[in-house]
Amino acid sequence: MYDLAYFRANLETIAERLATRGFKLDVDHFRALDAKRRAALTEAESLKAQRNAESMEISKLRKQGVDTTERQQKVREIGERISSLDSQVSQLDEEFRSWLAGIPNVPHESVPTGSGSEDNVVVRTWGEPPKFSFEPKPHWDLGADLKILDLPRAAKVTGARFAVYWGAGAKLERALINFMLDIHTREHGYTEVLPPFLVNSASLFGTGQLPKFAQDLFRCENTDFWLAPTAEVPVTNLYRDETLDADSLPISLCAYTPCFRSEAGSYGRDVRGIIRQHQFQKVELVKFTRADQSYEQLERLTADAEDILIRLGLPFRTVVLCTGDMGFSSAKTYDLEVWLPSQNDYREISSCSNFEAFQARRASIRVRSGKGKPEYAHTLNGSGLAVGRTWVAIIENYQQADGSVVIPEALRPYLNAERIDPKGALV
RNA sequence: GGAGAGGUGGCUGAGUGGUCGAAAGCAGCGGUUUGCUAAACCGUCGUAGGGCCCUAAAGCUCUACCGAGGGUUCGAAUCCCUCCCUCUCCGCCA
Repeated sequence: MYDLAYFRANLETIAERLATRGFKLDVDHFRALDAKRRAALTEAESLKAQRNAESMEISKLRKQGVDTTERQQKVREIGERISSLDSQVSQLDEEFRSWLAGIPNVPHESVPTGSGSEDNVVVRTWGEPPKFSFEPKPHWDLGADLKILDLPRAAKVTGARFAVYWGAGAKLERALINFMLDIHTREHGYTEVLPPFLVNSASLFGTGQLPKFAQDLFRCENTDFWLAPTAEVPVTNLYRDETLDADSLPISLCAYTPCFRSEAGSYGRDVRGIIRQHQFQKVELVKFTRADQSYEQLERLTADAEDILIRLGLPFRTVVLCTGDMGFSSAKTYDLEVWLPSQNDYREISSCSNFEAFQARRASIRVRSGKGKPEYAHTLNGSGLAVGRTWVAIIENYQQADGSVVIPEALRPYLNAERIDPKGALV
């Protein structure tokens, strides 16, 4: 979201840059709304000034014992006009606010222009997809055979797009969470936080999920509690309505949370297996930075996420999303895509974004650096990584001809085992 | 869940219908004094949105904001209602 003054002053430039991501900014609508709002505001405010002056006068006259009934009547009438104007202004404000809130972030100049995922650009590739001397199984078959992944019972207990992990499957998921958190906190300088898994609507507005994407979320009935779709929401909002000290930046936080998504509109996509779930586990990386350091920090955050894949020996590539494929709030996004034999393709496992001040303006997260007015912070986040998809990548990429799965070396201390044998036992 | 207390500027804390955007203190900032440090003294010190001005800044001015949202009133930090949050006690509970 934008602040009005900035938006007004840079209207044409913003419109041009938004056009690169396929968003048509209705400049005339803005001008009309802005003028209308200012006119109503100015009138209401001058009436209020008048009322204040009159009230003061009444106060003085009454102290002198003068009868003020007539004046009071007059001010009452002013008051009535004010409240009608006020409701007009707040209606316009609301219209304005929701219009502004529906405008996506402006892409950074380094972002390639394009209309969809086919225009994304691969910036680097790591590792080689494994060559199998046998027909590799997809994770849903492997998981069922090893009795470590149980989708039918998940459907019974809850519904489609949920999973039950058993035995080695559950342990593998837990090991991955611990592994990721340990690497990020010990090697990459992040501070671990464990936030609430439910968030309120103000937080969802702050990070940009609301008002536009309510249909993607689960909401607890009759409350203002929503299931967090990503730790980005509670963690970024930790500093909502706060002013940070510039010397304390960048702040780097990581958090494990389950994530809940309604996946409305994704019917028919990724229906097999656990690539797309209503609930999945994720370790998230979040950074708060000064404006001048956010792009350098985006590179580091992306490298921190890549490091997990490298340590696990999972082949992946990193792509920079083009203007047309970026998320609503992002100014620049790298996606990490891991190789999945069942798809015979690379699939997203992490998304690392710099939101610049877009979220910070919505959430009012500012930075004070010595003198002068506080500026908005820049916020960044990325998956480090999506645990469920990492689980899938390990199972599929490390499967053996006998149906067993080798545990990546980095993970062995966490499982105290080298492989999942063909019967699903950790050995 | 029940009973009670409370939420005021960066912090502490006055203020129960009329120049209150808000006393005082602390912190901050600018300055004076001082051989240095410390102290003392003087000044300054909230945020947001408009208008004037207009290249911009500064300046002037108006409006709003004392947890949030409504209401009463000529006029609300002060009175009423709803909600949120914090604290104390009781109950329940992992």
